[in-house]
Amino acid sequence: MNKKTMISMAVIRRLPKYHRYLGELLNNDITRISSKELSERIGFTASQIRQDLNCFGDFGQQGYGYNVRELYDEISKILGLTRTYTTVIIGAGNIGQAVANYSKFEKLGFELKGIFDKNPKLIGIKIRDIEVKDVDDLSEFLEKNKIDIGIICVPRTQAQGIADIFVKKGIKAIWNFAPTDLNVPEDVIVENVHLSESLLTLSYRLNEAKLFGEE
Amino acid sequence: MNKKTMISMAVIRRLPKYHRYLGELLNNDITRISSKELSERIGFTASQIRQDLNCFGDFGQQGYGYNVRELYDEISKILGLTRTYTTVIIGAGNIGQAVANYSKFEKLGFELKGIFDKNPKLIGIKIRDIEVKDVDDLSEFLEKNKIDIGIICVPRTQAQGIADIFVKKGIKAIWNFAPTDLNVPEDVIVENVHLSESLLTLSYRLNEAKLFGEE
DNA sequence: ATAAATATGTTAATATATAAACATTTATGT
DNA sequence: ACATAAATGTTTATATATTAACATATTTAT
Repeated sequence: MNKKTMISMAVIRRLPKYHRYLGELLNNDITRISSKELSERIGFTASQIRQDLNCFGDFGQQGYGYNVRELYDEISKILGLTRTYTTVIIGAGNIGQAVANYSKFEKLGFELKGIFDKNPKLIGIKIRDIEVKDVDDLSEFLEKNKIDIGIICVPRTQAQGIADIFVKKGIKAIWNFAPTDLNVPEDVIVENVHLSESLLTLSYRLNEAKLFGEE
Repeated sequence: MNKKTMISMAVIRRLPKYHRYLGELLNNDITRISSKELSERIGFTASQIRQDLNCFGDFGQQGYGYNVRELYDEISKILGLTRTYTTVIIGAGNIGQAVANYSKFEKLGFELKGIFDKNPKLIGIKIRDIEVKDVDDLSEFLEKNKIDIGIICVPRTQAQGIADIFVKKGIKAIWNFAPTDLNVPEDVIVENVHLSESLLTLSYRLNEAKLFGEE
């Protein structure tokens, strides 16, 4: 039974993992799977899997389990992967180029429409057949091209300025790789990738034993 | 009062953010801060901030608040930033190079000791004065050099193989950029950076309204 | 010097997330 | 065809995380 209530972030963040594991099952020609089997592979409890999926519909069948293809398609739909998205990357440095070259995103339906930078040395070079443009031309570009997702790969100090341009030009989703928190209106979605935070979490855990043990 | 109990991941993942915000306060020559003020900047509740910090010690003073410098140093210590870490990157492609060139990590004490790849076109090139070595020489390198953190930037299919080498050679912390879950013993820490999952979360949220609204 | 304001660490209450239990349905095997 | 096993969706219980409340201590202002 569908629930119209808000889905929690905890559930949302598990969805891509379901999508990935189901894709692998498909590749291995496995046609059906139970929550118990999936549980053993993916590492969530079977109960959690059933509850998560039930937020969106009754995809399984008692006594049988889930049809892999069907469930994969449903989750693709839930994740919004049945359409394409246009994107721009601001910042053609290391991370910007890495993201631009990540071919997987294209396969998932994310089309890179433009790359911008302010460094004259980078403006004009080509990344995947896309010429890096001057960031001064970003506003005009966004007026002429409907862009769904803005990707910020500039240094911390310039990130908010880019975000402001995005917001002004009506972009509703920002993927932010700059190590800062962006200030945007409520209706704009920001997804952060904070590499330093990830690394510091790792170093914390590497030291945790010492932290409490040696006193 | 110190609590010897396990710190939850929810708390751990907030620590780097405290570190970042306190660093900014220091840069702005702010010497003291209350949980209330910090709350307004960082976006957590004041209550949560006090509880989080109290997992590790009594760093504040009633009526005064927290000394910024002192608290920053304490959190640095908690995060394990008072020592340096040696690292290797496996995979000199886009992401590997991006991580290698991220100068911030060096400032935080993460020293890149080696970069490895299996692509003959990449072996021999220099990234930040470090010559990319053949991944076949990785095991030997790890025997001769004490490495704290192994960074995996290879394609999905090769990631587990690299992780196995890491484990075999005694590495206890893995930073994994490959879009797969690694199988490692309990005493080895894995921190994942799954860019696709982050992007799919964004696309989900961008579509959430439509998902429930149009039926 | 005293009163009011500030702000902590800690305890209690609430909210959220996860796991277990269960009634019901379907599939499977004899 | 029938009994047993499998596995769902859902409800209930437990655990975890967050927020609010409060007693106590320090600072600041008069």
